[in-house]
Amino acid sequence: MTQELLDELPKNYQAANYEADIYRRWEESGAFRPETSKSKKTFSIILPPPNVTGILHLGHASMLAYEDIMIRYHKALGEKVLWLPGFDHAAIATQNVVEKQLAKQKIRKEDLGRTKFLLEVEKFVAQNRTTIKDQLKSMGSALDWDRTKFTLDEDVSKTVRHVFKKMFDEGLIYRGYRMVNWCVRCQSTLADDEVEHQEQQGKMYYIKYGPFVIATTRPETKLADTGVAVNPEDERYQQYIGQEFDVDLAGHKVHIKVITDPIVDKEFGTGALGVTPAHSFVDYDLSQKYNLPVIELIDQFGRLKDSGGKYAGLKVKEAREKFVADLEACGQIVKVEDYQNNLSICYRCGAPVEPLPSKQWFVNVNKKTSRGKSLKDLARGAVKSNNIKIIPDRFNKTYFQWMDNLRDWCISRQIWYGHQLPVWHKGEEEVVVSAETPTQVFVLRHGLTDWNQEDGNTRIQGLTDVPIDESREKLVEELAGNWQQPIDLIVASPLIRSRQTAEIFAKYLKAPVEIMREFQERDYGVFEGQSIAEIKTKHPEYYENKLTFAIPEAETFSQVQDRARRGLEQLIKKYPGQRILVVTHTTVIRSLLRLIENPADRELTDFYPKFGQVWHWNFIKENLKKGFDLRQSTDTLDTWFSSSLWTFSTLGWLDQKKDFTTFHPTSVLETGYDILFFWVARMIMMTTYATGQVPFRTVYLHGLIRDKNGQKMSKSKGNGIDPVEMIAKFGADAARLSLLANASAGNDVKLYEEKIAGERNFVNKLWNIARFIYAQEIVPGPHRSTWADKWIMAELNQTVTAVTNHLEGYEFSQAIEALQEFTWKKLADWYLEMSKIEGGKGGLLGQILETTLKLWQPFIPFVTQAIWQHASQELLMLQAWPVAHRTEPGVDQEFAELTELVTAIRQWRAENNIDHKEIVQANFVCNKSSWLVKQLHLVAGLTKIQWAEEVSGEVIELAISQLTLKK
RNA sequence: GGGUUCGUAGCUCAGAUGGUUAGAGCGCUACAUUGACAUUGUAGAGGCCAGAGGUUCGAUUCCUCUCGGACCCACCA
Repeated sequence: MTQELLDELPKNYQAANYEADIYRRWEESGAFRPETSKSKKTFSIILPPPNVTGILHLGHASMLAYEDIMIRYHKALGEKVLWLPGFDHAAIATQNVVEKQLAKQKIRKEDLGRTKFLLEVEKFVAQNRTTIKDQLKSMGSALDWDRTKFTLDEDVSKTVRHVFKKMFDEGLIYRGYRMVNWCVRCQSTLADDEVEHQEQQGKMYYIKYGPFVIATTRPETKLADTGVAVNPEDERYQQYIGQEFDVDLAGHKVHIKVITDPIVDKEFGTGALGVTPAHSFVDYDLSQKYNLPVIELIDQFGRLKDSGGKYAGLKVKEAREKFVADLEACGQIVKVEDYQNNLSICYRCGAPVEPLPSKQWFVNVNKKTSRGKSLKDLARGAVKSNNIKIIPDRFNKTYFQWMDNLRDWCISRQIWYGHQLPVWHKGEEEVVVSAETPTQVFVLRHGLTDWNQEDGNTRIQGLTDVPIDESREKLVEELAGNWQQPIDLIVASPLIRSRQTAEIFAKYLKAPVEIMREFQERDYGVFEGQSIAEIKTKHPEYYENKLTFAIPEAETFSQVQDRARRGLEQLIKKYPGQRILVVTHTTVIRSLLRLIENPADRELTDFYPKFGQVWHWNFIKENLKKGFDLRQSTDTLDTWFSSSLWTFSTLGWLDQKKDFTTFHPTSVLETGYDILFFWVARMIMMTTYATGQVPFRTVYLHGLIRDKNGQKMSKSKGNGIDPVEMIAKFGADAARLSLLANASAGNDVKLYEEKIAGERNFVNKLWNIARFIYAQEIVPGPHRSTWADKWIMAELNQTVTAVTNHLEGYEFSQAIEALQEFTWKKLADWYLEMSKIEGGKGGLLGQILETTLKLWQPFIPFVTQAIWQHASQELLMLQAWPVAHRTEPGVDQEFAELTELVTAIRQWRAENNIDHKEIVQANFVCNKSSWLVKQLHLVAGLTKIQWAEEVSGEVIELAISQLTLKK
């Protein structure tokens, strides 16, 4: 390895030529899997799942960089390391994106209907997942792709339903009529922390209001006032307390009661607060406290209801303008002031959020759970007891403050995409909750003539879900009791859930049960138990996309359909004209529906299995008369509900899978501080409750990436850096370094092109250090260790210690700094130059490079591997982490004095404008004359230093006494 | 209203449980360069560590206040 190799390696490192190949090599080798280690010691991180909405952004990029460093470091330590990737369906966000796309084609989601719309969403998601996955890979992330999870995967969903039911049974989840935040655009509720506040210039209106003047920024809500609140100590209003008034507001009559509450600020406005219980959180609380009626005024579209009198039907803003004009005309506006207040807006779409009362599902955070404490207290305890450590620790305070103020969490959303609530309604009110997916029950009839149309086709006559739990028997009894026509035969799929349901029906219907294999569903859409390798080869497209409705190896839809067709044909042939109750599964029904030619059913044939239950309600209501009114709630769960279970739902907690027992609690949760509340706090709360374990031991919160001026990067401002472009231009390694260098936990990082270029330059420097070292001859045999050798080894060992300590302490930026200092300033600038003079250092340089690469590998995995593979077939990432050796003490100090001398000489040259070809003679004085040559001939720049002899011993004082030009 | 955080070189930021000469990168100036690397090297300029008090032998570091930014939470109608 000498000159030829040098010629072989390009002068500059071109990242793009190496990265894809190297990543493929890693992945194919299985190095990303925990199984490469036999160690008992484990380390695990669950990747905060990126939304399937779009593309990689810088937040993802820095998250990946931090986590990959930890993962690779712990792998190098030999631990059993898991980094589990996943994707979040991000309910509202995803739905919004798809809605916008459709809007471009002038299609509203209501035009499509829920089922077809969800198909569109699923298509969009499948496309995006491949893109995002490739982007995650492009950062070099050592993720175990074989364990990829999606929040809508069946096993994850099952955990979601299970926890929901557990909480429902304990009374921790309840349904109630309460004030909620309503996004008028998304047509859904939002949790308290999903509402953002934006300062806006508004107006404060002072309105004559019976005997009062009240101040308000939202006059239109006064149409639904039922009270006036004053401070109990306010002398001005004492005579009115407890009285009731009819107030005329420009012709609109409201009846109010005067109440007192210390919450009212005497100084604010006029000290009299008009109470609108239905559209303000404070007012609602007051109304509950003092028994004021609640008049709903604003509807879900942001329009006034009939209670708004002549303003009914107007949008809030229009109503306000009109009402104010009317008040003005009646002389009821006392004054109008400019006023700055906060407008509530939706964090996903930016549309205004209206507080309004609604019947929704809530998590009670204050009720005592089966673990003896409330969710709040469990969450507080986990951090207080130090079972979870938050870095930086100042976020402890933020965390506790948020927890202390936490109110019940509204978890039901009125959007279509997501986990449907595992709740069944019977009629209008009754609620059944089941964690299990339901058995589908329907009645099939061939040659039907007595129903709706006079056709002789086979058709489905009724369809419903039967939840699988203790409520099943009761429901079946009721269903069967409601049947007015006899059932001749019950046909069931052989799977146990269906068989059980069929048996219960048989008891009440007195009909025989026949099992039909043709109506079985075989692992359709289930990932469990399949060989990854098989999936990869047989169904690459499924493997890549992992579509939720068709997971590999399990049957494809057409396979199910073929079989179901055979079953249907047999049935029709064997039992013509009979009424048959079929108990089976979603996919089978879906395929049967496609087979049955009937216009009334055709609408159903597009329905989508994952969300199959949703259309039953309309279908049943419109088309079926008897006994089928059991329907699943159409609401979906807050996406953060499923996310809050993520550390354990991904590891197989429900079935106590080995991954769960091995890797949970996970070691570190690494994410941006901006989702401390949304996600981190809720994970702590829910995981501690559900599993009795903390979700993770350490929380590392990184700062947000901003532009050079500290502004948030955004598309509209055009100040964003696209990580994909950044990687293409500078390489993933440089991108990683630029995101981490000069960053500290919890503090924002500014990113700009010069910074990335700087790191690219470093990567190239390392490349050339390697080029130089590889070109050195390796001279066999033992070598004397020179002063320079001892020094560089001491520096290297100090660096090993420093980097290790920094990594243990989550000080990533400082680790990088230490490594760069060593690599560039010590190794390249000094030692390599000295090695040119001393010569014969091929072997030692090789060792130094090896250790250096091992230290750098977690940070810049691509270039280090690219260098490494010129010398070794093995993968660098599987090499053991370096251990610091003992070195001779004091060498570094001595060496520092030498570098000072050299620098002094160079400075003298520079100041005196000495041409580099000139030879400088330097005379030194030294009180330890025994070891240092008195005269050192230094020629030109550093590259030509002459090391007169090996130096040992102790330098106490060393100084240049004279510098002259040597003739 | 409560809370957090920042103010260190022209720019972006480190740092020290209080202790010699306060660091890095970029930028700037001068010089060099056919030998691993111009994605380079060498040398240099540039800081009252926001301001004012206090604690201390000693403060850029700890405390208080002021000024100036950023952020989070909250029921100012």
